Amino acid sequence: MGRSPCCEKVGLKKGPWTPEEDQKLLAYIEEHGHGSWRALPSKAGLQRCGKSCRLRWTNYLRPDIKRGKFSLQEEQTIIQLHALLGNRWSAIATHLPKRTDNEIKNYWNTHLKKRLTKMGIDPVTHKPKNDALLSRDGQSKCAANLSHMAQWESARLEAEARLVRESKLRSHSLQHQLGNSGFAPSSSSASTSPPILNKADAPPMPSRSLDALKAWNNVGWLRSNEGNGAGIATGLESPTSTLTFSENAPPLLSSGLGENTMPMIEFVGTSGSSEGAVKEEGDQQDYLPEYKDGMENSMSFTSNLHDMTISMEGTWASESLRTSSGAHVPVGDVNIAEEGFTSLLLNANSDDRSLSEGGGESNNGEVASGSAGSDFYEDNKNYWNSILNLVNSSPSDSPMF
DNA sequence: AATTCTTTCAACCGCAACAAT
DNA sequence: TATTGTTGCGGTTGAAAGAAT
Repeated sequence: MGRSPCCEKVGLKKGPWTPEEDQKLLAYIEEHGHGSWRALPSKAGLQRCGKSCRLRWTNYLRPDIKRGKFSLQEEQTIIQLHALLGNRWSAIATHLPKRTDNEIKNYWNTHLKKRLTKMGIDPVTHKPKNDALLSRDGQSKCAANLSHMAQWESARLEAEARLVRESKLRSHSLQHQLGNSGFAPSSSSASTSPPILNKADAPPMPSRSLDALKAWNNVGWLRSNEGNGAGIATGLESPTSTLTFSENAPPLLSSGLGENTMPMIEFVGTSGSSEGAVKEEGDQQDYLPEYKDGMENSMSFTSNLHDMTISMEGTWASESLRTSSGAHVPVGDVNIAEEGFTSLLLNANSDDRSLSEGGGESNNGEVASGSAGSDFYEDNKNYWNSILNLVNSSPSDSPMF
């Protein structure tokens, strides 16, 4: 079944590369370029398969590779992008100049993942494993609520990423259909990646992705503060939560969305069952299956929803996110947990100490932290701002979206 | 010093997407 | 349209290095 591995040919070497082999490969590529990887080994006098040569070049020999320890900034970028993109290492790598996807993947698996786990954060969902950390009633209740919202947020981010990626591709192809000769397709050599809109080529139009993310921030906490019936906050009170991004967005969204159309997404979750579904209305039904798959992956959290029902007796918006001082934590900013833990992770050299201070019982049992309402809000704003900045500064050829 | 255990990371494998025919 | 070839990606493996006993 399938094709046989490329290295099964007799006489082809496998395993670690010798300095001599490196030298041959390097010399050949410097002189001729790699051309067809399949043909390269024989031309370069290497007893390797083309795939092995390509890997050696892209992960090790390429001159624009930085090796060595990851900086704090790089770690932060990886964690944030992983929260946003999941295991899409190549996409993450485009935001870390001179780092390869393989290196990032290894670093994640050997360092960051372990550190997150050690700190009680699920490295897959980037949410705290709350009940293991927090025991007191108030704490576990708040943590459970935050966790639930973080899960919704995680699912939303997945959807958002897909939506925006599709939108970009769509707008790109639309430009070609319109016959606008001013926009040439990015001719990125032999890449088989889908055409990516080049910043240089693109008209100066606002990015939908940013709008969407910004809109979420706006909508989320504005609505929760309003306490009206349509928003996320109240939606979560019911067994079925609905988040709608509509082209008929209300005026309050005008800062982010006023002039731009937003495809309508209806995110219908059923907190009492293990099923979730995403509906989208408008012009983008065609990617729904994939989109839905992603959502379902992201919604794997439903398995532990029963943990939360214990603490979900009150109303979600009005009770669960109220701090001890009575201030409301914006519901749209539920990733305060993530930011808190991310900061903790990055700032802490001693994991144990961080654990006890960050998630422990040193704050007299207060829910979240006593005066943390505004701090959490600010921190979380910073968290999303930093992600937005990352997105904003995406390389033009980034496959991120 | 010898042995065992753990960690790291380069390299491999299989699959999917895309291009060429 | 079907088939074949090429490339890129993400998951996994295993040898080497380092730490612990």
